[in-house]
Order: sequence, then structure tokens, then C-alpha cells
Amino acid sequence: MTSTAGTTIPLRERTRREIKDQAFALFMEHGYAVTSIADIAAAAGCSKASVLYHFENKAAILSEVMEPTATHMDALVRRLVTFPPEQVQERAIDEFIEVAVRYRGLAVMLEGIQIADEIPSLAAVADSCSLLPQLLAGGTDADRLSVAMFALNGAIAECKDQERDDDSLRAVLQLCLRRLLL
Amino acid sequence: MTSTAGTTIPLRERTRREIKDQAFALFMEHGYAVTSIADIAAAAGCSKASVLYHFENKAAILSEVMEPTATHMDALVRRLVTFPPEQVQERAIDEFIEVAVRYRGLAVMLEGIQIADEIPSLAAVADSCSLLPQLLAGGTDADRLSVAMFALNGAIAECKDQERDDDSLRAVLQLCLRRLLL
DNA sequence: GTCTATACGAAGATAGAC
DNA sequence: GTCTATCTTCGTATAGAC
Repeated sequence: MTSTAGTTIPLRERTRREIKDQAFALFMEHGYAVTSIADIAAAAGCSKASVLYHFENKAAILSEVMEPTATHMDALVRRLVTFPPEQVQERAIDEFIEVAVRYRGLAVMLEGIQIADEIPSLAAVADSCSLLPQLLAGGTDADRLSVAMFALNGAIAECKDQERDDDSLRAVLQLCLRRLLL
Repeated sequence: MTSTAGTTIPLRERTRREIKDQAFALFMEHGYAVTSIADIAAAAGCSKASVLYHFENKAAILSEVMEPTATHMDALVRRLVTFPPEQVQERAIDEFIEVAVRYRGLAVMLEGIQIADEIPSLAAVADSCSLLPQLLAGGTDADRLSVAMFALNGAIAECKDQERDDDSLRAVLQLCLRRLLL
């Protein structure tokens, strides 16, 4: 509610926050590409113009919505590369699965967009994610890398299945990734 | 060239054929969803109106372009279900890989579209393809089915990689599918 | 059959009133 | 800050001249 006294912070940014939250929900459910600014405005209960008053453009909404998950994914990759080589693969698999389950919505959210082209501010995250196959591969030869790519793509596709619950998703990923990679 | 005598067949349908061929090439390279009628017209050297004179709409082009591959895929599935249960899985893997390699372009061609919704004429093919996971699974329990879905999705993602040549694609698919499913 | 011109709608984004 | 109205671009599709 509108605070009756004290600091002037709370009231102002309410619609901005609402826009961001609704955009996040829509992106997660249907994907960024197919969600229009009109959709976001309707969900947030305001006009398109309002949305674009608070955010420079549609990509800016995605950038902001992605920020926490982006830094988390980035941190994961940075941490993994510090492990001794013989531990990297096992840890990469386990930690990747946790991140994948936690941010499973990103799979549908980001489908059909070229991050590097369309959302320049997320290029750095895309970069660190591109290290994942190497970390999962457990070796540098082309075959292991190919299998790792296959595993990664299979996992991402699995995350798009919105029927499956978290535990069940985790179980399949554990089973398939270990069978493929170890 | 314009035949100087005899039957009147050859000349007439030339542009129609050109439109179909160019559409096919563009769909395979960039995908149906992102290819516009204007793109097709430019590639075929005619106007948008000409394209829509020969084809009722964009979806009709896809239907026609897909027809041979669709019937082939359909035949594959129908054939597989006639095998004795203990042979189905092995044969399904091998034959699926051949079809996947041959029609690998379809993976990028069809990405981002809901066949059932957008191209009703292809619903039947989508149906028979939906039997593939069961055939690949080698069993009816939920776990095997999940792994088969994972394998299928990994394979489709692999087909989208346009760098890889056919033999290399076949090799990865053999390796990964067997490791996952057998 | 093929073209130019145009209608129509969706989407991102801007202008200006309040 | 929020709105309505408008612009622009792009895509599908149609109308009508040739």
C-alpha cells in the first residue's frame, strides 16, 4: 500500500515491477519470441506505451529479467573451470543438472532467438555457456565433444517439457547424462 | 527451352516448379517460419503475387514440399510396427538414423512451428512420428520412454548443426542412441 | 500467368495530450 | 507516468491491369 509516512521509495516503481514480473511469467510459459509487448501490457494491466516508458525496448525487458539467472549460470561455469581436470566432468554433470532444473524455464524462454544477434547485452552469458560442452565432455577429442553437445541438446529439449515435475526431470537428466558421458 | 513441337506439357509449370524448388532450399537452410513469401519470390525470380497464384498460401507450399519426405517417414513408422517386438528397437534405431540423416534439413525447416496448428495437412505425419519414441524405447515403462524422448530430442538438435557432414552425423547418432537406448 | 498496387493485420516503437 | 493515437515495418493475401 501507499506508505503513509517515512521514505518515499515504495510507491513509485510499482508498475515497473509489475511489468517485469508479468513479462517474466509470460516469457517462461510461452517464450520471449512469441510474447508481444501488447501481451505484457495486458498482463500488467497497463498500455504498451507504459511498458515502453519503463523499458527502452523489448530486449531490455529480457535483459533485466535474465540478469539473476545469467549471473548464476556465469558463476557456475567460472567455478567449474577451477576444479582439477579429473573432477571437472563429474562435477560439471551434477552442477549442470541443478542449474538446468532450477532454470528449466529458460529453455522455452529463449527458444527461437539468437542471443548474440538480438540481445547484445546477454552475449557474455552466451559465451560462458558455450564452454559447457567442453566441461561436460571429459576430454578434448572431437567424439567426446560431439557426445557432449548431443547430451546438452537433449537436456535442453527435456527442460522444455512443462508436464514433467522437477524431480522427474532431475532423474532423467541424471540417467541420460551419465549414460552418455561417463 | 520452349519445345518446338509435340506435346504441350513442358513449358507451362516451369515457374511453379522453380518456386517450389527455391522454397525448399530456403526452408531447409533457414526454416519455414523465418522464410517469407517475398524471400521465395526473390529467389524464384518472380513476384509475391505469382507465388500466391501458384500456391493457395504459404502453408500449401510447405505441404507440397514436404510430401515426399512425409510419405517416406510415414512408411518407415508403419513398417517398423510390423516387426516382432524383440527386433523392433534395434531396427528402429538403425532406420531412424538413416531417415534422420537423409532428412536432416527438416529439423531446421520445421523448427518453431506447431505442425498440428499451422499446417493441418501435415497432421497425419506428425501423428506417425509421435509413435517413434515408443518404438525406440524398447519397452513401455515410463523411464525407457523418457530416455527415448531425450534421445530423439538430442538427435533432432544434432541434425540442426549444418557444419557437420552426413557421415559424421550418422556416427554421432549411432554412438549416442546405442549408448542411451540399448 | 505475371505483374504492380493495395488491403489488411500484427508487432515494435514514438508523439503528444492529460 | 499513463494514456490514446499514430507511425513504421513487415508479412500474408487480394484486386485488377496487362
